[in-house]
Amino acid sequence: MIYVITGPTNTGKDSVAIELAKCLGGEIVNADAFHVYKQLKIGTNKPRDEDFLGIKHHLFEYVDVSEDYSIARYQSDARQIIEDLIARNIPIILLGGSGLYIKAALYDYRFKDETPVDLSEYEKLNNAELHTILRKVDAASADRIHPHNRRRVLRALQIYFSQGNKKSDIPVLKDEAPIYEAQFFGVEFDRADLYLRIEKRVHRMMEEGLEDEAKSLLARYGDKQQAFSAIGYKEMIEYIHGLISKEEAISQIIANTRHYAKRQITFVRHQFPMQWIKSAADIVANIKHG
RNA sequence: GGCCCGGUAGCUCAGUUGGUAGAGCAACGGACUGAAAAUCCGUGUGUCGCCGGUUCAAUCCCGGCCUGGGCCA
Repeated sequence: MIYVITGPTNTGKDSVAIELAKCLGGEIVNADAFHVYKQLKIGTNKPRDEDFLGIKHHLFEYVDVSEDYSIARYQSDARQIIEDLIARNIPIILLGGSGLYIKAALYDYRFKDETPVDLSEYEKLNNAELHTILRKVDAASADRIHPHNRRRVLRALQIYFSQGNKKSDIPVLKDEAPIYEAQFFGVEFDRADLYLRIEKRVHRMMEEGLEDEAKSLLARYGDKQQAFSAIGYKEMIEYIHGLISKEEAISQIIANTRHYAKRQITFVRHQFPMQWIKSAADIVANIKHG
């Protein structure tokens, strides 16, 4: 059985997962897109090694920030670990707020091999022009993707040119069952309280030295790394570059985290059969009764 | 005390030569298959400071009051 602990950021998922793993003799598998990076520490609010209380955990801090990570790689890495744990009959606690990663790990998402393609000519075009081209090669995707959503339009073109098939040919999995036995849990929260906690957490990150962390990462790796699109780092980098003030950076980190939490709520609400719980004990009680 | 400027959405502010009002941000709702902490879409939530007057009709004009700021005493 896979126990998924997900839901919005800052609701105490980590401690619930650790507690649950302890109760069940399980192991934790990360499902947070930014906890995979070795060098991101303060800004990601990642649990430290000692927080795990000896519980075995996987897919944390195993990717270098200079690498371009992808959901396809996550899926492959996560499935390997999941299948190994299932084979050894060890309960799996899949922990993280990256909904699409959970979706890719547990559902029948398929990522085909891709041959590298050069899209630089397309990147010169404006949104409307790009969308027109997409309409010519994949009208169904053009219907589904808003012209302003440049990233998705480009991605649909990339699929067409690198996989030789259309994005719209990939089956949409809505209301389908996961390929593994899984239950989905989120920690109950009050939204106003959650927003307040986010604000406090960001101030705590600043006290813990987020600015210095961002500075040293920037000095060592430059500002182009995919990993630096993480909330907390992207705003600090703008501040370090002198584009915004420190106060602006802080309030943007707070606002972006709030918006992110809201998107997470929307995602899990519609994508997973969520059960909202208060503590790990609720899950354990639930297992005993059913 | 006198003069001047302001009071409109949660915030910052537009605006209506009189016909009950709109931007940005915030908030809320949503989409989601290789950057997902990403990217994108949708929704205005309002005693237009208060009380009177003029008017068919006042957030707008007039008077008074309350209130914030500035200048002069």
